[in-house]
Amino acid sequence: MPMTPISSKCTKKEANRGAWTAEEDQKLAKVIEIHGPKRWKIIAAKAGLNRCGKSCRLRWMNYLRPNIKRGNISDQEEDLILRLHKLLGNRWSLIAGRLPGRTDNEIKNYWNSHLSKKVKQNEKQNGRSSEIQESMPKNSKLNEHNLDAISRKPEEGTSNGDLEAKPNLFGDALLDFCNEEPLDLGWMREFLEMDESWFNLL
DNA sequence: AAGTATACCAACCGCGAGCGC
DNA sequence: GGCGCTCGCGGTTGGTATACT
Repeated sequence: MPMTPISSKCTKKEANRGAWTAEEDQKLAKVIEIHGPKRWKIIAAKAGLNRCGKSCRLRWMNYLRPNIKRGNISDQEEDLILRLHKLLGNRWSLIAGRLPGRTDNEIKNYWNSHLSKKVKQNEKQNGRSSEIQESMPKNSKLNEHNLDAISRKPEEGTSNGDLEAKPNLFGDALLDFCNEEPLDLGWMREFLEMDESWFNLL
């Protein structure tokens, strides 16, 4: 009998769907412990879960990964999300990359259920656009290069000389601002005041 | 107490990029 | 260069909890 080609998509036939059980979580975590969090298709098969690799990856990334913070997004984190969203738009993974322990899915959900309303309300009040990138001055210091710099995750290139090789306008202090305890956004104001017209849009 | 509306969030879907063959 | 596979991302859906009437 010929082998059925393995589809990269999760089909309704092949995969269990819906909420994950504690037992499934346990099995998945066990397999990842052995094989590492890659080759999700293989992991899904090895775990003996009737789930597609994609689903396993999502579960791991959003719930089972170590050091995940859940719920209780602080005012500081919220402020940071708002500012980063103005800067980066709906690039949730990049925003999440600046918030240790938070996942893109959580931030996206938080934005859609809480912050988008707040932003709309604020815009109604002061008539500002949230599209900071559109309204940024063309000669703004915050150009694509700098966007790339802020996009870098904290664990990327922080000690490998990459940042030194390609110095960015923000510098490590900026890239690591979300690790500050307590979080102090004063530096951000200070930095952004370098281009006051741009900062005023925030 | 029951029915309905709304909020929240976990999970799914489709797409595109990157990679190896 | 073309193809298939894998992975990651952002948008969307659907189930559940809570609030409201």
